[in-house]
Amino acid sequence: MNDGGGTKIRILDSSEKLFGLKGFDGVSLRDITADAGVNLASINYHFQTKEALIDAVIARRIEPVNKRRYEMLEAAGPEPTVEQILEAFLLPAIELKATAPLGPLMGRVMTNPDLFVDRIFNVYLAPLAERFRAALAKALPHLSPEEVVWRLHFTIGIMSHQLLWGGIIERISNGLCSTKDREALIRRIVRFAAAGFRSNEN
Amino acid sequence: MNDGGGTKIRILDSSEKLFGLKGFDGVSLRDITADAGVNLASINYHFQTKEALIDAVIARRIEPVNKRRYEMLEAAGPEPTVEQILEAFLLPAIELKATAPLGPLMGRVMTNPDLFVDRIFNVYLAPLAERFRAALAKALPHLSPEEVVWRLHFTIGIMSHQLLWGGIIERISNGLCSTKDREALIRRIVRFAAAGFRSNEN
DNA sequence: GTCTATAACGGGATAGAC
DNA sequence: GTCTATCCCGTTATAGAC
Repeated sequence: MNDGGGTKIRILDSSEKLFGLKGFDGVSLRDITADAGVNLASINYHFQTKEALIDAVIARRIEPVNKRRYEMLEAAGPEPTVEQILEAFLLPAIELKATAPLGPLMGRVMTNPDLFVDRIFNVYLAPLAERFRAALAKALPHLSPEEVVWRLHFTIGIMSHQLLWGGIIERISNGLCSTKDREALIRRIVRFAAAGFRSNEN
Repeated sequence: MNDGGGTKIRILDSSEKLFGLKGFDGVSLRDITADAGVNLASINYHFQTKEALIDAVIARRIEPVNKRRYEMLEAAGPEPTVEQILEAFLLPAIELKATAPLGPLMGRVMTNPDLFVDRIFNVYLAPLAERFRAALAKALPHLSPEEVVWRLHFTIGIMSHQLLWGGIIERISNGLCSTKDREALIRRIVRFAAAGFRSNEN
């Protein structure tokens, strides 16, 4: 069944694809081994449990994405604009979705019942959100601290929805809108969110 | 076990609560009957299958919400402002979450793998989105048709995220932000999204 | 490291008495 | 309409040969 090369990687790749398409509860280990062309027991050998497999699948992608977010924010200098901050936050995630074989995995992570709150939120999202919140607060000194958090929360919502249902806009719009042009997509989101952040009242 | 009153309603109420908390795949029929204090077989008697139960749970809430959305849009007259349109779209859903015992059920619906695409999207969301898209296009004549759809898509993302993870902002902000004041919440979202919609470039 | 076989369990659904 | 008891299936996980 197995050609001998990279069983562990193949399990991760298939898991990523299927979890993205069907959700974590919606994919059995048998679905994964069938897609990957490996044996059922090999998952237990390499990852012990399904839960640990899920964590490994997520960590493999989210860590480089967050690293790139911090790098882009640093690269924008000590006084980044709202647009630069938002792009640093959004671009790495949107690009990943387009290039890796993950389907809407990241969106799935953001919208999964227990997983998100208990394991992802504290480890990956809370420190990230705090860093970007601070940058946005500095770039928007007239905005109340409370309102900065709210607007970041709204922006995260836009991102999650795009990661999860990016393709659906082609159906909503009867083909008028396309997600092919990633640069244009990111520009659109940044423009929309930046205008929201700059809105006057508190 | 059962006191004789309203078994069907109690099943719907418990299902709504638990599905909201744990997702559709994460809740078994046994979980529901335990919470509702009814017999396992009564679910099959009243709803035949789990899938039909899920549909019934959703329909019970989404239909009045959409009805109210259309009514609020009508009530705003023939030339509603962007803010009026957005409020008509957002308020009924946000209010429902706060008043019904459903937890984040509607958010769950919006982010569930198959359910959304195959059953909810065509029946409930597509006609609604088309009606509000047309209203927004009329209120924003300088915006390209394509951009209107994109920005509505972003707004739906904000709403879904709020419906699903509304409470998390209190943790992100260490208690600074609160979702208690629903009117203020709706105003915040409307203001943010309206500014995004009014952003100049196409 | 990889496989077969199977254990142990929980799931949805149903039969049939009351 | 409501209950008990049960069927049958798919699930995760593991034991043990190779």
